Amino acid sequence: MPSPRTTRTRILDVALDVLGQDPDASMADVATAAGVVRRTVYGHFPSRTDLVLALAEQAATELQGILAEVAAVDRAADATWADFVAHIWPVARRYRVLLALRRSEHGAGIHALLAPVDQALADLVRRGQDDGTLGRHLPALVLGQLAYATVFTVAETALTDDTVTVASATTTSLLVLGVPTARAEELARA
Amino acid sequence: MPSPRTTRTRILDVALDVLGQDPDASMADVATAAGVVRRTVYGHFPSRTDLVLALAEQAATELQGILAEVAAVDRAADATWADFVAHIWPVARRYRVLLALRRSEHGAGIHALLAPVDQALADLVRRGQDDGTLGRHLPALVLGQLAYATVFTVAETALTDDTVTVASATTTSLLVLGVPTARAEELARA
DNA sequence: AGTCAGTTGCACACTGGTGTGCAATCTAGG
DNA sequence: CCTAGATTGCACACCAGTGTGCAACTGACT
Repeated sequence: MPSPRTTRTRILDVALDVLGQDPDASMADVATAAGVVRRTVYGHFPSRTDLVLALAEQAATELQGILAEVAAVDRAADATWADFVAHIWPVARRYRVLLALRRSEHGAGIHALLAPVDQALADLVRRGQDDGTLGRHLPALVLGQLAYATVFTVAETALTDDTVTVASATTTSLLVLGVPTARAEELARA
Repeated sequence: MPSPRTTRTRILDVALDVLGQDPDASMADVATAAGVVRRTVYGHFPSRTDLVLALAEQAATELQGILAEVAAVDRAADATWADFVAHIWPVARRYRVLLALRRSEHGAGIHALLAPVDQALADLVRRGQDDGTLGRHLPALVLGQLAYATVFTVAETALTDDTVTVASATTTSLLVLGVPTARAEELARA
């Protein structure tokens, strides 16, 4: 019998993928994907909402960690962003939830959990707008979200089209952020 | 008693909004929004799937019309795109369905209906890539979808933030397409 | 006045998902 | 070896949404 912590973690882990793919996936879907019985999931998460919120919280924590890590290095904001994309790319699907869950029925409850991430993202963008490396065509908060979403849209097509790579995602999201083409491609190569 | 055509049209019309907002909205939701009883909706569309497909078809037809219209004028591809955004902006929410429905359970059936739009979009982008006005950082098909999605993401924030306008959406989507900042802003002003 | 299509209101069967209860079964750790 | 916590396997009640059947009503058009 696996330790409780392990099981709970695996459920959370798997749910990050499953619900990231389809925000309306059932508890049964999550359970079988986690190699566990439905009843067990309810043992750890009394209701579907609890699971979803726990999920949002975990994703938020992980992402904030990554954002803090890349922001710790002293460099231009556009370079920080490129590094951020490189960090999330290998496990891009894990962090898709943030986009998927917002559009779910729990939208309201989720927002609070994700607010810190939104802020961190916006802070980075704002820094770039202040030092002139990023554009001002949209408010920092919106621009951050948009660039984030762009990465995942590209990541998705990369699943079926192998000419699409991290570099594509980096370049494209940098363009959204208002970085000049030449500079964007240079950063994407690194 | 309204003519059948009128009722059917209104249901379709309203459903374009309702399902655009929430792809999982119920038949009852659509019915009440259309000022009609649930049973009536089933009179026109035997199943939910029929309604959704009819919807996709209508949206596809309308969009193809607009795309053909803006493409008829002889000018650079980036200018055509800017004009396209200007055309769909006033009723942006109507055309959100294309994005919302793809992610729904009917995804498969929908794709066929939307393929022509995807093609038209890709054709425009490809033309721009050939004459050098648009970037080559992504395949034309992907880039078209992405720029399209960008318009709606921006449109959504415009609902609550009135500093965000058509110009913002035009500029941003042009940046995604790889248009230089100066040129993008110039086109957005027109 | 009579007809006919469209609409309404209500009842119904069915499905799939949620959440709970409880007894039986594991299995790691003392 | 024994126990306590975790997991399993059913059972169940419940709800929301889908799709159908049918009789009654409405109003336009002849």
